[in-house]
Amino acid sequence: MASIHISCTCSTAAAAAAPSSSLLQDGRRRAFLFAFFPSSSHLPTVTHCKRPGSLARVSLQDPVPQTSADPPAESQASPELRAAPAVRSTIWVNPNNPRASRLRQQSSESRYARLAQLAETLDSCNPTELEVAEKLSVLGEKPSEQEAVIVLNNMGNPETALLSLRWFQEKIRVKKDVILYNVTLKVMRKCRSWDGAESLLKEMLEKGVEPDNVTFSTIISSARVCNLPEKAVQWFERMGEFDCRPDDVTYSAMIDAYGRSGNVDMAMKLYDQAREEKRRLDPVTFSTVIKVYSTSNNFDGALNVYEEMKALGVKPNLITYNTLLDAMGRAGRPWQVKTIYREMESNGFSPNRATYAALVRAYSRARYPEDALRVYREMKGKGIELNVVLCNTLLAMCADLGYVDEAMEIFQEMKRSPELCKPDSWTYSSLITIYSCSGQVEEAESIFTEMVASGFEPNIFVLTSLIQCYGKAKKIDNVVETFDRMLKLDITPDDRFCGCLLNVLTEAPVEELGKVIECISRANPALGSLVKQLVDEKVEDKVIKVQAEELFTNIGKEVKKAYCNCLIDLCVNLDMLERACVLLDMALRLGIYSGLQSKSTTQWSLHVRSLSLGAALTALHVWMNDLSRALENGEDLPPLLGINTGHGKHRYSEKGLASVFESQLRKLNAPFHEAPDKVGWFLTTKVAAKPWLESRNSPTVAAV
DNA sequence: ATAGGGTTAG
Repeated sequence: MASIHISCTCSTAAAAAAPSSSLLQDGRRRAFLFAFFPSSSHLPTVTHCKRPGSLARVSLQDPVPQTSADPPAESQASPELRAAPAVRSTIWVNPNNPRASRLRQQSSESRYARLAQLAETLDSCNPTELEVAEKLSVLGEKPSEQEAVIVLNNMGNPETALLSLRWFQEKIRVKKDVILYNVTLKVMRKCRSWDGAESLLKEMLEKGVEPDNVTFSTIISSARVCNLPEKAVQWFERMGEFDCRPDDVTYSAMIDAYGRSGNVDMAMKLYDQAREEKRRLDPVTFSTVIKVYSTSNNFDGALNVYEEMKALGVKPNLITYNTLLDAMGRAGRPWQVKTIYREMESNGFSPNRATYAALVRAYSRARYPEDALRVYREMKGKGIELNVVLCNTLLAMCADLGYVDEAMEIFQEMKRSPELCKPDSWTYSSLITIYSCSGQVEEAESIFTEMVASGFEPNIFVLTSLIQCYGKAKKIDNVVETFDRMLKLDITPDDRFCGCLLNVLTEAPVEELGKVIECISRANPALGSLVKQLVDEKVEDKVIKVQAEELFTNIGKEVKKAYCNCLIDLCVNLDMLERACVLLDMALRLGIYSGLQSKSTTQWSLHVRSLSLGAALTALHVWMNDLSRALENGEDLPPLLGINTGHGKHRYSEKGLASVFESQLRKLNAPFHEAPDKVGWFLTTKVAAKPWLESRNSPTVAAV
């Protein structure tokens, strides 16, 4: 049996970077806009004069004309709320004159500002009837309903809002009491007071105030922000009792509520219902549905909605695009992100912060470093600040791909804008991983020191990274020391951390395996005992088989493959290939690995892309045995045989998997050759493979 | 901004 020694080195895999996309240049966007608005600078800036040609009396002391049909109440408010300051005279202005609308706008703005100011005052005053009434008295005895709406809408204190509502109800005898209730419901939602919202709604019903669609959409979205989806459903289902038929806004709110509560089927049912009832849905509803599909990982569904929306002639807006870009990013489909982004730009939209955030996330997650870093630099260039999550996302990508310099550039930038992007323990963890991958132990240690000096307690992530680093550098004593430190900090090792120890095990010199195994035993006794048996030649393979199967059915799904990779690597390192095969077989039976072999009429293939080096070589060994057996059984081979090692973007293989395979295939005298036109493939023909497999079958030639 | 729904993540 030939020995295969595995050394997991983390190299820079920058060469594997995807080609950068071509963002549309600004010029093209401008050209597009120009085609639609060739003389946009000549567009009139004043458009809201309703009666052109007529002379209207515009007095700055008059209340702003109300939009409702109600006759304006005689103003009795105190002058400082009614009038703009320092302008006392009544003037006559032609409404066609831009000055008129400007003055009117100014007056409306300052009036709004005063009412918003009043809301702020009410927010911070004592929640007593007396004090609230005192603050509100500046509105006079007969405030308008509009004033009430503006004040309440700007409030954020549920107690004083309720008292203000009472005051307004006292002063204003309006038929449409529902509006004041609705706007107060919004305050309850703003401060996430479900009880406040629901009791207000119940009060409405008791007093016989008819709720409307606005009431229901507000209560539904309140339930949503309060994480009470069942309440949203409950009220939604009661709409019929009040002769309310949900309109598009209510549907949209409810689709969102169902989506967030994980009831995708109901969300989609409502969407279909809304589509049947409504001739036209607006982009918000579509964005909501795209989001629902996206969060339930139905990414094709999300794309379909987008296509449907376009087919129905509804123009996507920026939020639609942002939602969709984010969905495709979550789906891990950076190519679709590019297509959609191009489409977005060609439709005249410029990216905003959320767009950029979606792009950074998408490209970072997909490990498209050129694109991710280009977007990052574009944001920096435009002065759009990133936040710590986005920066950390970029750093995690850099850590995976070994982009040391770029990571340092981002880290320095983060330190320069601490108010937005203050490095956190996540940041430090990525940096330690980066240095650990490039084998820079001292740099990793100094980052660790800097982190502690910045006031962060070492957490499990950071310590995992640090142990990884020491493992790569074969500093096993430091691994043990760090492990002890972790236990002293009362941190309980998790599955991932044990995976890290297993990884160290595959890198440690044989004479130091015992030290690492000791740590593993303390972190996870079951795993420790399996490893102890695994490295013991005296233990029989069938015992290993039983023990391993028991362990693997009981550990977390997300670490199964990683554990398997490590254990198989360990066996291969110790020249126990049969034992590695036992583990591989178990992994296939438990579905931990799948699709390793495939057969079509023209080609049989071996796929080792998600395997570690040892596991991949073990799979190769098994495949070749299978091929030999097929020949022995008189089966005919297809014209082509292929091995797919992948293009080396993932953590384990990098460029390593392909190059190890190349030398291993040479060692075996196997006639496979790297395909010049298919990256990551080794190919051979039936004609070349047959004699080789036959010679391999002769008993004098050892197995792999 | 003037009663209701939608882009926040590792």
